Amino acid sequence: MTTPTTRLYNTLTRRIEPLVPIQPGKVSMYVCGPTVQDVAHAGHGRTYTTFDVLRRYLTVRGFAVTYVRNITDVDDKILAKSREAGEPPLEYSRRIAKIHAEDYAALGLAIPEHEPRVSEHIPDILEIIERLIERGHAYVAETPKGQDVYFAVRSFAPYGKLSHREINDLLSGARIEVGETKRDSLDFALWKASGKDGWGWPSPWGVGRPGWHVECSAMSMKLLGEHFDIHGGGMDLIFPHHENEIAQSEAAHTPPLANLWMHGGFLQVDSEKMSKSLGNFVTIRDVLVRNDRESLRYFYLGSHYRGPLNFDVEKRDDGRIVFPGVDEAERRIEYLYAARDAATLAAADAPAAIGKALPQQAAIVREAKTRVLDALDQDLNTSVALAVLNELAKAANEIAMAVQKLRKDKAQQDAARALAAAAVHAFADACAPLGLLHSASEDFWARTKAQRLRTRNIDSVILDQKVLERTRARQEKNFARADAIRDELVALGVELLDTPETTTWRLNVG
RNA sequence: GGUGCGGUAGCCAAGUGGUUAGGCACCGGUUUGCAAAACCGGCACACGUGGGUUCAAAUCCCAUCCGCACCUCCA
Repeated sequence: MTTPTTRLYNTLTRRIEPLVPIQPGKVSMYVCGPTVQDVAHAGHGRTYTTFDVLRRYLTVRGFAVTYVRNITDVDDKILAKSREAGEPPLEYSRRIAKIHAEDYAALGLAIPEHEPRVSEHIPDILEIIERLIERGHAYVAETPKGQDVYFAVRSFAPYGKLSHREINDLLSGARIEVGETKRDSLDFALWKASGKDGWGWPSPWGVGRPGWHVECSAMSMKLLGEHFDIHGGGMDLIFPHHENEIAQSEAAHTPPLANLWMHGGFLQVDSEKMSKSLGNFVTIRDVLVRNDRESLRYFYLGSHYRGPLNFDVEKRDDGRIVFPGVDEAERRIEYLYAARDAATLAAADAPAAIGKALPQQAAIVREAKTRVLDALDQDLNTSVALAVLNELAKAANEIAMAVQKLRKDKAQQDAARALAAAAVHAFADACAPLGLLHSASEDFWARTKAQRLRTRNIDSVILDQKVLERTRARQEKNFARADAIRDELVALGVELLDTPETTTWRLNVG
């Protein structure tokens, strides 16, 4: 019997290593959240879904997880945007943060234990800056706008240890903005005077705002202490953001800041990073208008979190914009829900004992949860976890089919029914760490139906009439007429599911 | 230039020394009035390229090519 071990890739050491919590049984994690300057795009969704899965998985593994994901609500871009919108900056950022929260909820992201905002932690930020000055790691500089405070990068010897950069290699890339009076081009701002824009908080150096990096040092220390287990974010944060966080935090108190640094790969469009500046971004809302919330989550989980993931955007002949990858994921989600439904139906009146029916399917049902967790143990191998779900779904369908076929053999049928019941539980257990199949089935079918009717501008009443007309034709054995109606409906993307008595329909994805 | 991530069958995507995850597409079958869905079976001499190590490499070593990203705000 081996102890299950969580293994995760650590950017700091560049290898996959076991998670050894600072306090046994507890995991503290801090993830850099969004700067709420604009609506969240699908790339944000990917990163936060990764950490949501990490949190769920660790919880299922028995850890008491404290998850902190901050909200950056103080930032130059927010100021600029809020002015365009004619709103006070904090009102603007509060409004945008609310939209982020709604989108994340739609993606099924569990709310972190703490969602600190920069604007609510100014005193903590000031404290850490003062401490850095005392220790000789930061200095005050006079600027035309007032007094700035900078972190003296060369005063922190290990600088570069996360991004694995040589401090001297950085010189060529560093730039000095107009009006800055840094002693060294590598130094970065801890505090900047507000100047004429006037937005800021009083400090020993006059009215100003915190630099971007120091907020995370202050908030993580406040909520998780000087030393915590996991620090995460998107890959673009490795340098300079996380490098600077390490410098500030470890210069201000005893190192290390975090044991394990995790970074998610980019979502790409045509092999290029999805980003605001390239203008190739798709917002989470854009996707959720067309696709079900769970399909986007499944799409993210289909590939490993550290690798790139391409997000296809396709324009159809009729002018509709579709996301083929997410559509594909949605079909998979449908398959999973349908399989769970089949198992649920087959499990009706099931006896308690499982018996010896269907040994192959029984093994898949029995092992599903373990196999999902084993996969996630290996640096969150979500695609293997999804493969397990697909095998489970297939087994569930087989079991349901067996229940149908075993009508004449009551004992065997009961055994199959019991197995179906076990399969339903297996779905719940196997999906828990992934955060999938969250909804009641009827909700899932109702909402996808409504969404597809809406996006295609089709009235379900008309479809019902057509289907009824076809049912009559079938009853009259007028198959030519029935098939003609079916062709008509298929052209609209309607899939017909005939039984001897009736017909149900559903709209296809895409 | 420095530092990373990636290059796996028609496509998406795991695997990281030796019984080839999973999915899509495709082909045959069960089922069906015919279909769809579901299920069964098939499916591919795959591992960027060139060397090397090994009884054995997609997997280790060396070299090299291509894509992307970071080095400046960015999940």
